[in-house]
Amino acid sequence: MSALGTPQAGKVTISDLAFRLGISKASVSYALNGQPGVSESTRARVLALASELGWYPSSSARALSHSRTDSVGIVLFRDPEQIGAEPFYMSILAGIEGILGTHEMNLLLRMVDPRTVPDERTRDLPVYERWAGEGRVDGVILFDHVHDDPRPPLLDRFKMPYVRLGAGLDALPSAGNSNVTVSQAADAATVVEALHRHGHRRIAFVSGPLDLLHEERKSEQITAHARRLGMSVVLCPADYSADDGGTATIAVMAGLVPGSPEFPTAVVYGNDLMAVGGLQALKRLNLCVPAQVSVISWDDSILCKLSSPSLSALSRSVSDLGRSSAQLLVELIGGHEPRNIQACPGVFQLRESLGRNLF
Amino acid sequence: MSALGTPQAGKVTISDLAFRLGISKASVSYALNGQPGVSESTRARVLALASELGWYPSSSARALSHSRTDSVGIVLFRDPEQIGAEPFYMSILAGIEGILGTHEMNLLLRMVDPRTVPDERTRDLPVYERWAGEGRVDGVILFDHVHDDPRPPLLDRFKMPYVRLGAGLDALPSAGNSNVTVSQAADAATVVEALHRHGHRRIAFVSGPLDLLHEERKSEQITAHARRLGMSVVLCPADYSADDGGTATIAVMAGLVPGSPEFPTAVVYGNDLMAVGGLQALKRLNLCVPAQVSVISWDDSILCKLSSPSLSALSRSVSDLGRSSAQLLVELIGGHEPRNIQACPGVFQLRESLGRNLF
DNA sequence: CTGAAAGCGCTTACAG
DNA sequence: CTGAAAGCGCTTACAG
Repeated sequence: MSALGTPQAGKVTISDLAFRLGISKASVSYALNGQPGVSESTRARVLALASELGWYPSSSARALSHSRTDSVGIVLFRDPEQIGAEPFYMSILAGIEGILGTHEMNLLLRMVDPRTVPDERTRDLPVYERWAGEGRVDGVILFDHVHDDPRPPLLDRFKMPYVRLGAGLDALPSAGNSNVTVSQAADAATVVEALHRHGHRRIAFVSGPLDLLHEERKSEQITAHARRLGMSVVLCPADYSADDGGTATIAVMAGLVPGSPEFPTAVVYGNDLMAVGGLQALKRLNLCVPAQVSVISWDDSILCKLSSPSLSALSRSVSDLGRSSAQLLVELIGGHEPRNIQACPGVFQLRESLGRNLF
Repeated sequence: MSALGTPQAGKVTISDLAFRLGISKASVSYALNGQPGVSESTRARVLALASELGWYPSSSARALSHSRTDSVGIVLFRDPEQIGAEPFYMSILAGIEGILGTHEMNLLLRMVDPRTVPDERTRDLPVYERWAGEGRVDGVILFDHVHDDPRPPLLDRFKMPYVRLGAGLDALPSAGNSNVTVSQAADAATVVEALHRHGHRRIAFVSGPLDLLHEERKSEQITAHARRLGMSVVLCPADYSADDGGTATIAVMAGLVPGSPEFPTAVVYGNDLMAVGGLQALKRLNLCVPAQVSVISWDDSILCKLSSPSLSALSRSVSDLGRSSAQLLVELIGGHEPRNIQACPGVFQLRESLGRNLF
């Protein structure tokens, strides 16, 4: 019906522009895309008309011919309630979004609740497979790495570029992927040394789930650094929730008498939610923070600031992590070489919950 | 190069399937889409081969011919830091995502920081315009309605379906839009009556920004209900942040002596962040919660539970709001009639911060 | 510098 | 029930 090239009421197409200007679609396309092959005067006329008629490229047509969707995907594989409670994810997303926005790229967001997946080993893989198969995204950013992570091989198979956010320093950039690495060793040193400076010699670490590589690494590094400084560590994994942070705290502290050698005078928590939950549990145990027990959160967030006593924490710009990963992904998609960015180490934020060990 | 229909290494297409099976692309398409026009045996063979070869429809090809992108867009027009700190948004997104997922639809997420937009009146409009022009989403969900909201007219002009989440009861479904309505009157009644039952007769309400319709309505309804019960109200708008919640609290309480008639014995906050910030400010003013002042948050979240004293709040299933809005949008996109869903009223959650007025 | 043409991978009337 | 063909709106060699 658009045989005559009459501009349609709804969508303005390059055919409309070409017809109106009496030139070919190709010239219009070249002009619009800043490609050589049109005179400057023609280009100007095309651009003027395009903006006058409110022309926008059809994303699907462009994607189909150009094989680029201009969007990247992120799957959050965690209990949505937890995701909501932790500012962490939103900050990362905000950072990612900031970079994508400047590149006129879009963010496709998916949340998969681990409790609802049919098979635990399948995880969120179907989402990636679908995205790859449908050609819906140009690349993805991965969080929360695990042992024998099944995602990279799947993405490699589909030649889908990806960036790992929060990979260890040993992660190597390869064919289709870059990494934003975080030094758990440096961060563990920062935390442990702060505790040591405050006279603590026996500490507990309530980590997140140990199937997560970074939690495993945190535990190892805390232990290693503590040993180096002549300190001892009790480890107790939990599930990142405030409730479980409390439960783990009680498990660690159960029956121990302040002042006794087994009593940990400080507890480090793998994230802010657990730290707040732990703080409440300590109160219930009638333990005074920080007089009897100090508390440190590995992640900083508004929760730590608003809590009372306020929580000492390892602070970092989470949105910077997001920005770096998005930057790397944009580069990969653009055909640049894979590379790694090492994230800035966390900075220790001293607040009320950390005190001098008085025992 | 695929002239011979040889299955490609990378992408499997319906041409590949058709060639392999010796039938036409049309038949393959009909079979794959559950359309009539193919025998059951043919359909079965197509389906079997498709799954064997791991065929997925190209999203862009399908979008181009079918004019459906199977994705919906959401723009968060707020300071990203605040977005991160409030579980509210993530819960809504999680609810939306849950519904979209079951319909095999995708969520496109955009965050626009109000502080970085060139022109205040332009807001996030360029994003919607772009999405509409590019045909990138099938519909959008709108939050945070304002007076003379410029988004609906723009979306109407582009014939882009939308759902308003959190519209007033008076919002009417029309051509391209449905609404999830929230009764601010019912919620205000719940909050005010709880305060009245506890003996409070003079209260303060620290609202969010008053250009937001729902904040304006909350203020009106709280005032109206309070008057009906013979109570008086002090209003003070703030910007939803914890800091500003504290500042507003100090502004409201400044110089007032507990026990004097002007002293508000309870403060209601428009969201949880401001409530927590207010709580801290009250402490700094040496006012005891709840002995001297009671505190109530309009939104419930983990912050309220973890705070100490824990905060009484108006509780509701935020993810249900998200689910409802996604449901309505999916219906609209599917060509169903616009309709409204009225959200369940909030339920008052009594916690430590609300006490009996002792003055 | 410009135009005619093929192609991206689907869907959908339209004939048989 | 099945196939040949046009079309969705772009991009991109390929000739002029």
